[in-house]
Amino acid sequence: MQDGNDVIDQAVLGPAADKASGSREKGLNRVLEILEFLHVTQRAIGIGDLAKGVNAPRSTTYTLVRSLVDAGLLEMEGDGNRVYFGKKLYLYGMDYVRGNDLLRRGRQEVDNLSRETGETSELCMLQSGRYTIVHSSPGTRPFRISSATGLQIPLPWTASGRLLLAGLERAAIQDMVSESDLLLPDGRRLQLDDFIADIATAKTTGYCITSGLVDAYTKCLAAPVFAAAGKVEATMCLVVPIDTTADKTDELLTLLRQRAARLSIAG
Amino acid sequence: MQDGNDVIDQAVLGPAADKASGSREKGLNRVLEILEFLHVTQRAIGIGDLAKGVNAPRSTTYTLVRSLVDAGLLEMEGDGNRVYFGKKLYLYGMDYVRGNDLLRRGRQEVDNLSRETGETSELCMLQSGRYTIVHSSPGTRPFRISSATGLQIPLPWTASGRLLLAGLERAAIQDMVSESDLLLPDGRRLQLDDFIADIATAKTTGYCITSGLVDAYTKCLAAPVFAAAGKVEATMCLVVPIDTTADKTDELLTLLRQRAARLSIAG
DNA sequence: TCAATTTGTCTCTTACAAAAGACACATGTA
DNA sequence: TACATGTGTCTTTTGTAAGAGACAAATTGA
Repeated sequence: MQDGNDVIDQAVLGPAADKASGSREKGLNRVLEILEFLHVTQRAIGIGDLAKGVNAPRSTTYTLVRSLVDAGLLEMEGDGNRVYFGKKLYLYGMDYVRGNDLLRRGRQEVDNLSRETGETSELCMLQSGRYTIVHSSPGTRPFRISSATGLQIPLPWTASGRLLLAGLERAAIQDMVSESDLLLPDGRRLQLDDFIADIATAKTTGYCITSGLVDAYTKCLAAPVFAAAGKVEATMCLVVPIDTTADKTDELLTLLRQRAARLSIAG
Repeated sequence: MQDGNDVIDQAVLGPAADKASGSREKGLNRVLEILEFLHVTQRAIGIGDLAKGVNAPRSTTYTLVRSLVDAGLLEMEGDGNRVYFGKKLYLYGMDYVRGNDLLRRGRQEVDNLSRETGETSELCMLQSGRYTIVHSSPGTRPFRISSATGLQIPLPWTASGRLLLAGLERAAIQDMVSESDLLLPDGRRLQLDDFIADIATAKTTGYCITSGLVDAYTKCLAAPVFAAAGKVEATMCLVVPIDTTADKTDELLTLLRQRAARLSIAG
């Protein structure tokens, strides 16, 4: 543990982690934490470090990892010391895609949209109360707008976040947003009331544009994808340079809204 | 439980399941069985049926499913009664793809190959000792050659199986193949020695062709993909009509072997 | 070369999760 | 109306899995 890994250790796992700290923990929960930890580190990791990372006893971690490797959910990496996700998880993931029309078609639409426009395009959803980039297609610009699939970003930082929360009660919104979520990357602090007002606006206009929220160089156009009953199930969005002309932006927005509508459940 | 679900119930989960039957079972193992069960049923299922399916107490199943749903590994289906795989599993699966060069490039090559040839093409690997179709691309023929991703087929039924076992000891091969695996779909019984001879042949020739093994209308061309150290890590294969001419078959085989070689680790 | 760490495997104890089963409430059907 | 079947949530009991700790072997590096 010579490098700076220890920094991420605690912060990463939601508030669920380390509750009573030191108390005995259900094996399944440990496993869920292990998976989540691997998801955020995004690379193979030694079992010892893993134990530290999820704050679990070494002996326990060894037995759990062995079970998971035997089951194929995890795999030992080349040198036989470190572990990462395994083929089984990939197969289960593909099962999910197959069973989920919206995701399957959404991936397709996003890929098309980014190919046609040349801009980065994303499909976003709420994932256990958090904003998640479910699929993204990079676009053709020379400078790469980074956006890893599965990345979780505070809802108030994004245009999609405003659409995904449309139709929720004030209380529900408040529950989903922590104080630190309202602190933007550039240091400004967003007022909860302003955020809720944004959400209401987005709901009525049927789209949302944010400029320079996540970073200073991009703006984000987002349009809602409706499930049955008019609930916002997902959003499609385009990430474009912040200096994109108003005309061009309008053009892209129209296209985006059209495609998002096509994804929505008819009726 | 009006339909014939009960038939699959026991047979599906490996020998690991129901060992002592009735004995107390580790929660994690129950979860692994649940995931595997959902994988083979390939659709959402009620919690009661799920409990029967994995042969677990109803109360236990309820609590485990709740944990998994909270964690996002499973999701409640529309009506709020049945469960299936959740977004989290999809995200973890994508993580696996990202961290796995071979799979990422292999999917690409398979898609290309089936587009260029018009034939069904697949990427296959060993998954905890079993043959698994990791990715498949359907081809353009009017009659659809079915081959679901994640499908597990006995090794002796396939051309890929013969390549994947190349270089293994006789004992190791014997361990991986059960008696029932040697019974082909058409009723014929394969001799273990013949199978092992096939494997040796495949190893030296560097490809394998089987005709009418899985079904009477197709033949399967397979070529090995090597990891470092000359180990067969995967295979690419083409599924073509059994009456494909020898010339055409040769042509396809050459192309297939070329692409598989390209996938292999250099050196 | 010899400490200092880390790794993987063990054993033993007890805190607690899995299981059994009872309950209230829906359905469907004779 | 009664009867069977399925669902979701409780309790209580007890078998055992999680955890602490010790160990040898491998790795580091001073």
